[in-house]
Amino acid sequence: MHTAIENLNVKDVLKKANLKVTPQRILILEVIKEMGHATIEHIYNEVKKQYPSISIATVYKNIHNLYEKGVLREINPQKDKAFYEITVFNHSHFICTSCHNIFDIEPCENSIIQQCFKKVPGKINELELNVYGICENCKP
Amino acid sequence: MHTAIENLNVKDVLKKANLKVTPQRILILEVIKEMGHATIEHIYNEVKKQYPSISIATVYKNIHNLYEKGVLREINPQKDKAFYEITVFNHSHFICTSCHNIFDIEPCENSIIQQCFKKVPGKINELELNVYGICENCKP
DNA sequence: TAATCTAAATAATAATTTTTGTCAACTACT
DNA sequence: AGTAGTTGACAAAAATTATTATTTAGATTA
Repeated sequence: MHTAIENLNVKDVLKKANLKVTPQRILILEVIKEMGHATIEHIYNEVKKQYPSISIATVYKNIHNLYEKGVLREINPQKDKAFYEITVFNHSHFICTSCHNIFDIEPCENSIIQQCFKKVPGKINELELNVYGICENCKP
Repeated sequence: MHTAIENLNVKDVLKKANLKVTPQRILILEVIKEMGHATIEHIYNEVKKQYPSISIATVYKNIHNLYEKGVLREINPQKDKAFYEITVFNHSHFICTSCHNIFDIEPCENSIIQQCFKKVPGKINELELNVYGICENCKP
């Protein structure tokens, strides 16, 4: 069983990743957890509301560290800034090309999707699947 | 039937896209065609060899225009710069996490992959699928 | 076919934005 | 209390976009 995102304790996450539990890091993770998917700019602006003295470099450095530790994952929509999310088990993204919102979607097992490929020039470790379309809210 | 990339005439591509056929554009597309997948830096450096007076801004502008016209597509590997490729029918990418090479792979029909999703919050127009792993050359 | 015209494209450069590096001061945790 | 890791402030570098005078592709005309 995998931890649902709502129950996730950011302090525990930091401890498990061998990173010191600082107020800046707690806030950064809380913001990402709250927003679901956030750009550096989103994160910086939100964190600053609660912690005005934070430096943008601190945000960059922490996002980088958290990514390296596997706590965060990167979403790269076409022609858009990178978004970050807390790493959770096997899911993909539906990206609305109208409102640019990102929705988590649950695909079938990776193992099944892997069978969709004829020839692959190596050993697959990970799949990244982004689906583009028009979301329910934006459709006419 | 879809045009194979080797037979693609870049001048025709530009004309179809309603863009003037300039030597800079021809070279940019030739470089991308030759390399398969190229970053802005790759493109600029290669084009400069044959056309030393080209400006980096010209490369950015043209990549942007060609993307807008649908001639190019963007590949965004995790924590790496964007690569550009000439748009070709339905294919995905195998990205080697060791050598960072990008290989084109042919997945099954999009329609089948679309069935892999349980609930999708809208109408799907496009799929973007990146597969990460270790390529044949890099495996031990 | 050659000369002319015009909107679009280019080069050069400046300006802006984004990201990373440096380092003294501070702090989480041993 | 001690120490390695972290932060904030700032500088520096890298990436991207904007500006503008000049040039050019391609249509138009003669």
